[in-house]
Amino acid sequence: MAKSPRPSDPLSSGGTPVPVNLPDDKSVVAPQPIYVCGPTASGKSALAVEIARQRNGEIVNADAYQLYRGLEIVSAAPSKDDRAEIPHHLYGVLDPDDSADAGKYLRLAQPVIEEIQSRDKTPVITGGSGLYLKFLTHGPAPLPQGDPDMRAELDATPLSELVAKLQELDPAEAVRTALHNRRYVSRALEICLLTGQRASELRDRWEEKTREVAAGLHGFLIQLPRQILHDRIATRTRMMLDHGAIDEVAALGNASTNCAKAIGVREIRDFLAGEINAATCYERIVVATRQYAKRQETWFRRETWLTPWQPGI
RNA sequence: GGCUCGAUAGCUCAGUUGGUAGAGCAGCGGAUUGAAAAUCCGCGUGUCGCUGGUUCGAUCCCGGCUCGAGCCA
Repeated sequence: MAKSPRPSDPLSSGGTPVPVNLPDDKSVVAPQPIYVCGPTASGKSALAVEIARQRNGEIVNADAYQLYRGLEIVSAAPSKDDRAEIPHHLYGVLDPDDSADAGKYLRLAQPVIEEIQSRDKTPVITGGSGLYLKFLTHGPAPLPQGDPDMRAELDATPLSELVAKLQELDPAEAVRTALHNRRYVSRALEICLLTGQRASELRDRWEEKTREVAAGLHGFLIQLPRQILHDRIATRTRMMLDHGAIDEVAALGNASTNCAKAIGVREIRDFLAGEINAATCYERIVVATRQYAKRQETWFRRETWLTPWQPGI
């Protein structure tokens, strides 16, 4: 068997083994999406391309930051070479100044996925943003979109006041909310204030509906030993910094939009401002990326419908 | 060569007026339905550099040694 030539990506483990247990449901009319999940730097893109090759697929991004234009290097978006062979969707479709959230992502992705299916191709949905993926797989709860003005107001209010207000408006939600987590308290309160209804009731309705959704889903969860993942993160960070990440962030300017929160952007901005040296910048990106990868693993562990997949190392 | 200071968790350090020790960071675990690469929560046994001595008891006091930093030659 001839090995197909592969782009020389030092991060790919060379000749990615072919998944053996792809779901085989030829009875289904529209090709069902295949999800490729896993922590950052685990090789999702390479596996997705491999699956797309075999299944007549097209790749759909499910990564919150690869959505943005001008963030390709820092967000480790698939390269031009990768994208040449297989059609890739939803990469670099947002302007750096655009805001994004899981609902917006869902509205973006759903039509793209349906369009791919209408051409009898398999959507291969690839990305590491757990919440965005969850919207795709389980649908949105009937909750209002975030409101920037209200958030600005809530952000300016002491947490203790937010908690007291939530306990007053929706005691049931207050019990379920991590009250030391300002983000979650704000969001719960925002829902109540925006809708005039109880967040707890709206959420209950959704949870009942989604209970059995996972049955029809299939996808893969890439699992790598922690040490190997850490090595890959270090290597990738080095490559990013040596191949344009700094120029990319400089070109973003100082806009404090969504993508200012991306790992790499924060650290490189500090470096460009002269606050930290190059070694510290590198080290901070590596550490932040490792921590992110760990959070992703925690998230995906709960998605038990995913089939674990260990690449041959 | 002499003197001074330091040596405690993976790292940076605190501390014990002698009763075997604790912070930050890292790491590990967890939560997470419209900011998610975000946000938040939980987890601290380590020959207290080595070696003698004093003591009921030494990481702490005393001697020697090793290593590091600084000063004087």
